[in-house]
Amino acid sequence: MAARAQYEELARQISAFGAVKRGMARGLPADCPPASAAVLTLLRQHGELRTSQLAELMAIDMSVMSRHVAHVVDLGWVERHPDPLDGRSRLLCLSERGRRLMDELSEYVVVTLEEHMGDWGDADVAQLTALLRRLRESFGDCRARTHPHQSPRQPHETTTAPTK
Amino acid sequence: MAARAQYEELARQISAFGAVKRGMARGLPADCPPASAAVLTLLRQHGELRTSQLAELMAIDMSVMSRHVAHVVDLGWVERHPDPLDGRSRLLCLSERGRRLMDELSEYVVVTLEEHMGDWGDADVAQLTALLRRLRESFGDCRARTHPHQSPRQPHETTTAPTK
DNA sequence: TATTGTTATACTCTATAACTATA
DNA sequence: TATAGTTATAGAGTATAACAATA
Repeated sequence: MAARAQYEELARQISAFGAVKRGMARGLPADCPPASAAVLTLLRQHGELRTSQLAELMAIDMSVMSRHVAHVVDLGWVERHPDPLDGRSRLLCLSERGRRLMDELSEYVVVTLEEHMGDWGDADVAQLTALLRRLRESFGDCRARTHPHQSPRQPHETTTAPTK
Repeated sequence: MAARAQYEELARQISAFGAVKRGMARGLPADCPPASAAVLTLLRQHGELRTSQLAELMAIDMSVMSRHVAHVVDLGWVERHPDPLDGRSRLLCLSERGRRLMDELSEYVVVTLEEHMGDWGDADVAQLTALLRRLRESFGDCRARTHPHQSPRQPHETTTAPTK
């Protein structure tokens, strides 16, 4: 267990992290807000996903993800196909235009990070990435219960089995 | 310089960081949004500050900070005193109630982080904190120029002297 | 004329609740 | 009855621009 001062300093860094996110978001295409870029990135990484799975991966409410998805579909970057396993759901995947945009976004990400972190060592970048992932996992899925049926405090059973 | 895949993975972790921030924000007093907590924390740490200095420390526009400050002043956590050096400005500091709230917030932060990161080693917590600070510094002050008069790149004078 | 701060407006992201269509 | 998704509404955070008061 870390010391009190350690935790307080970490909290301070967490609360100031917004500056980094804004630094990454600046320079995205005007019609591609950060949330859209995140959705596209996840779809490139995972292939086909449902809205609920995307919400799970970003740890936000499905209602929020629904709007993000609507935006990228409206702009023609993502296609919705019927889900053969469940008529209520649809499968999302990148369109050809979406793939082209992702090529640009990927380039933007690398250039921007290189610009700001060019003086970092390879090992430091890798370590930061690993610690960020671990931190996110330590916080688990912190959004409020999706449905009021289960009690608010649920130590486990959070990210299991999207049923698929 | 890190590999392309490294940078892309880091970008992914950065974009997913919101879940951690929300995890920390959940459980704050209802009338104390995260931005208010951040302002109070900075004032406890630095003593007296101007609105413009707070904006600098959080790397947000002064107009935004002006509203955050108005909120904590309205709720009686922060007092505004005349700035003897500049009649346009006022010096902000914690009120007695603000100090009491900070005691609670500080406890909340430690308990929450302990809850989520209790299994982390001391060294890992310290390393994460250090890397987050370095990342923030690498991105410098990424908000748009406060005024169109000065050039967008202003490398220093950002996070000096936590004083502690 | 320049700077500190405030206010008005607009946009992004988020959550809750009510709704639909399907299971 | 329960679940996948949508939509309406509200709140928090941010930026830009126009403005006030002081330097």
